[in-house]
Amino acid sequence: MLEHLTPPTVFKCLADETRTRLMLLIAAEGELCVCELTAALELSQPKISRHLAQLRTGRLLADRRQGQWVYYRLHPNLPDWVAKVLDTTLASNRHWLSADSRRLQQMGERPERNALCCSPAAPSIS
Amino acid sequence: MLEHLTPPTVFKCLADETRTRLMLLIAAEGELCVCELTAALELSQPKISRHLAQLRTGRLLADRRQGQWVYYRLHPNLPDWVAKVLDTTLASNRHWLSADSRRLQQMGERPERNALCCSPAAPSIS
DNA sequence: TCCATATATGCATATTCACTGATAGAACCG
DNA sequence: CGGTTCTATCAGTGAATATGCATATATGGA
Repeated sequence: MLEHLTPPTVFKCLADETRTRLMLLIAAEGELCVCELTAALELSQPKISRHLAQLRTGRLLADRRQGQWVYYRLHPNLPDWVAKVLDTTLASNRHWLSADSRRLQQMGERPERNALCCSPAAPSIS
Repeated sequence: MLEHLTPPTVFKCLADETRTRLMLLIAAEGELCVCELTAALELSQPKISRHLAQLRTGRLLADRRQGQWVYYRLHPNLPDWVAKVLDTTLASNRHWLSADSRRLQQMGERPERNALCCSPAAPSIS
């Protein structure tokens, strides 16, 4: 059922600029909703949503609905090596991500997430 | 000139099963020639060669001709984070690569590489 | 219920990408 | 030089993938 995440499968998920930015930004911030990601990357909502769906299907991200917002975070069952790859990539490429990070910080009216977001047993939609 | 290797660029290079196997096998073995890689992966020579060319163009691999053989190794100027990503991936996926490794070990008449192969100042074609 | 906001998806199109088969180039050996 | 081996590339084709636009779905509030 839950088939193994092989290296090429994972790299295919990351082989797109939008998806790489989404993954690294989420890895850096912990949990972000679609509207925050749309603002940070300055891309259309359908485009962001489609790429997030792909990352969710690929088991790299998990999502959680809270009210009108859907928050995305790294998948709780992400293999260690994948998390490590993301950490390594992020650590050496913060400059590459800096414009996105800045736009996220400067974004007004960011929806506040409640305690659920940090609960270890947070319910997942997918 | 030598443009920076961004995360999506690197991941695009790895987003193919053949290329991932090539990269991990080379990362594990140090240096391999095209005929060894062809035997290990059991794929056609043009297919292997075309993927190697792509990895060479992407600055992930460097090549060196010795007689009739062309040896491929990790690019000497590979960014640290990329080398680390490869190490991490390899360390947790040796089983995934095991069939290729086995076929390589069992291959008869492997061309012997001379001292040039381990020289720190080995000449590069690309 | 009606409307506004947030998110997801269907469809048509454009582009990228990989594969096969044939062939070209390079080095070695007789 | 002629033949053999090893490697690279070209041309044509088909499949996978990304995008834009429109629209559907879901939630919350008046």
